[in-house]
Amino acid sequence: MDHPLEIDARKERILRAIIQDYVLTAMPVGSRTISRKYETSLSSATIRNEMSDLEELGYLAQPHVSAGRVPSVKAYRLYVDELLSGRRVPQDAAARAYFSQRVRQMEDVITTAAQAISEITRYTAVVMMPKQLELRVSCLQLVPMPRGAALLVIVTDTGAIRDTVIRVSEKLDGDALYAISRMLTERLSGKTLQEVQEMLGAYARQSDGDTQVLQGIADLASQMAKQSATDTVTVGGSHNILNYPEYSDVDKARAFLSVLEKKERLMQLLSGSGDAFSVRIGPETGLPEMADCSVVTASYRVGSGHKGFVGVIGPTRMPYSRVLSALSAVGGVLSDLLGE
Amino acid sequence: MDHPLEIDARKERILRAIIQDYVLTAMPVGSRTISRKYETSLSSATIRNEMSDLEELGYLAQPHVSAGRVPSVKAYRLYVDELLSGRRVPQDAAARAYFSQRVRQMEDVITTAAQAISEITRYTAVVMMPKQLELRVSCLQLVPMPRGAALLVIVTDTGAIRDTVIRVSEKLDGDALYAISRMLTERLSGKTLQEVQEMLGAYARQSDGDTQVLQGIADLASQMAKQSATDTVTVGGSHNILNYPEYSDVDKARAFLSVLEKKERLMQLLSGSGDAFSVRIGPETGLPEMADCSVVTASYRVGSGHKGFVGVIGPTRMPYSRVLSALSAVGGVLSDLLGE
DNA sequence: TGTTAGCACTCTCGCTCGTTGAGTGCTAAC
DNA sequence: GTTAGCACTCAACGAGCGAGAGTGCTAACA
Repeated sequence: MDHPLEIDARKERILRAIIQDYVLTAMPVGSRTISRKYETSLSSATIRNEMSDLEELGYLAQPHVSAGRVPSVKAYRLYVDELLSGRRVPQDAAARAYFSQRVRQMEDVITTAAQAISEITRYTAVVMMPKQLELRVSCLQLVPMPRGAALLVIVTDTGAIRDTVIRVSEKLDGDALYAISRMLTERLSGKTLQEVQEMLGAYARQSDGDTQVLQGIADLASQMAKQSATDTVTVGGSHNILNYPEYSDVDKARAFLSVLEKKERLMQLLSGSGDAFSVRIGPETGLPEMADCSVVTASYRVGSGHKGFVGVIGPTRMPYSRVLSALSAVGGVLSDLLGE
Repeated sequence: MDHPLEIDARKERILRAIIQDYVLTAMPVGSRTISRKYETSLSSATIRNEMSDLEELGYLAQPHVSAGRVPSVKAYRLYVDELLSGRRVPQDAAARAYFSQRVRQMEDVITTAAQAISEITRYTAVVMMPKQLELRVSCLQLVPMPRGAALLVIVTDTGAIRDTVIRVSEKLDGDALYAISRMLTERLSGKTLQEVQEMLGAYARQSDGDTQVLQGIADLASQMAKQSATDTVTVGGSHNILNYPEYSDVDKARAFLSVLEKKERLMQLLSGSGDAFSVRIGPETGLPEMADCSVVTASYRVGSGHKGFVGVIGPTRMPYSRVLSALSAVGGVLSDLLGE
């Protein structure tokens, strides 16, 4: 009995065919199927021999003896590695279209990205924006609103925007508010959010003037600081998972969804790889709950030089090529929008 | 053989017990269960007789002959009507806590409300905000941002806020932008969004000055007008539905979720009743896909005098009392925030 | 007249047990 | 090296069966 030592061209062709068919149908692939649909010049018996070799090599598995073969993690890995090596990033204009409507603050961009990816791929999308320490205030402005309210807007040097509605004295008109805004911007611009927060906190306690405004600013700055100091993740299309037979069991689907709700878990799934693309298959994800999922991520550049990630989570059986294209397209758009 | 003509006190007690038990367990309720857990002074045989009467009256149904009884739509209706008639709206402080964090533009409030309701009730929540025609601009302001950008903020007389980032000449500093803002506010305040849009569109075509800004405003106004002219609905906690055995079939769950994605369908479900509370049970919902769901809604006041709705969608087997409390609490908060 | 015990009856649920069919591995021939 | 043929295996499906839950009915009782 002679052991096959490695994979040759034909074995690889067959393996690829099996992966393709399995990705399409989610059913174990039999030798007849391959011989009829993919390798018409070979008989099913020949394919059987090859498949047997591929199984011995660890690329295929049989759910049970009289079922067809199913690609193993090793097979996907081979397939994906090949895919990644020969990759030229295609810039997809379709992805850009999702962002044309509203160019707004970072959070909106992230959310839009998650939606775009989930719609394009029909899988669950995850987008991460890295934390940004040391955000500095660039401008601070009060916009008059009806009935003694004002919209407080803080803009940072990176272009992040946050606003909140605060109460102000009814006596203050637009010009008065602008005067205050100017004064505040002058004093506070260039300071980090933490500094702003501390300065105003102290102020508000001392003086008894218009503390409401100062308190509002301190609150918003603190909230902004807190939010920007932690990585942000957004999920899109979470219930796309129901479209796949792997999750026709409600308990599995629920387990999947519950992982999505824990931000820390998601972080764990997404981060890690420094490369432009990363594919983690099954156990490679690190989370036991996700043992039969794959996580495909692409990184994008954010101003500070840090990297953010866009990703897709789905069953290991996944059209990796399509998913990678989508991710690279959306990632490219994000780099453009948030980079520099 | 004598036919029972109507329900008496004891029948009603038994019926209520059956509903309670069924809501709790989702299993057909047998006579023994009632006699042991709820009406300990009566034997199961007596309960059986009563149940048989209740079935003849249309309040109960049997999935099959040797199963227990299940409440019918008519039973739920009786139960709910009673619930509604004796209702004093309890203002729940817990609901208010959800809104303490960020008081922002209307859309955020709506989203927060949907999340709050879905978390409190563990069902799928839907919140609707009615369209507001004739929104008038109250203030319009440009906030400087780094690198030749500016945040354009439009505030309406109702307190709705919308903003967008636009490009502006790098030469314009904060004061210049404020001068423009002042001028624009002066010219445009009091105008409806449609008017603003038309005026600026014409302007931008004529002049060749800083059309970028004008175009930006026109775009934002148009978008705002479009959005405020249609009712808005938001869904929260859509996958809570997976927690209920009624939807352990993935196909059912998917069908349910797909209804949630069609805004028009949702509208249909929500709107209609003018009362403070409305409960539509099973077929009463009007949508065949929702034939075994109930929709519970409460209305809240919006500034313009129109009514918005907060609602919960779930299986007909639902703890209506709890759901109503939650809705009335959140609805109350919304009335406070958006009313007047 | 209302309540209750007893009993026969019905129907679902879960189990086992063949049967079927897809797919394999092996052997022998080409 | 490839292929036809054949015996073999095992999941999936359906039928058949027993157990258990719950009913309706009848007859006795208060």
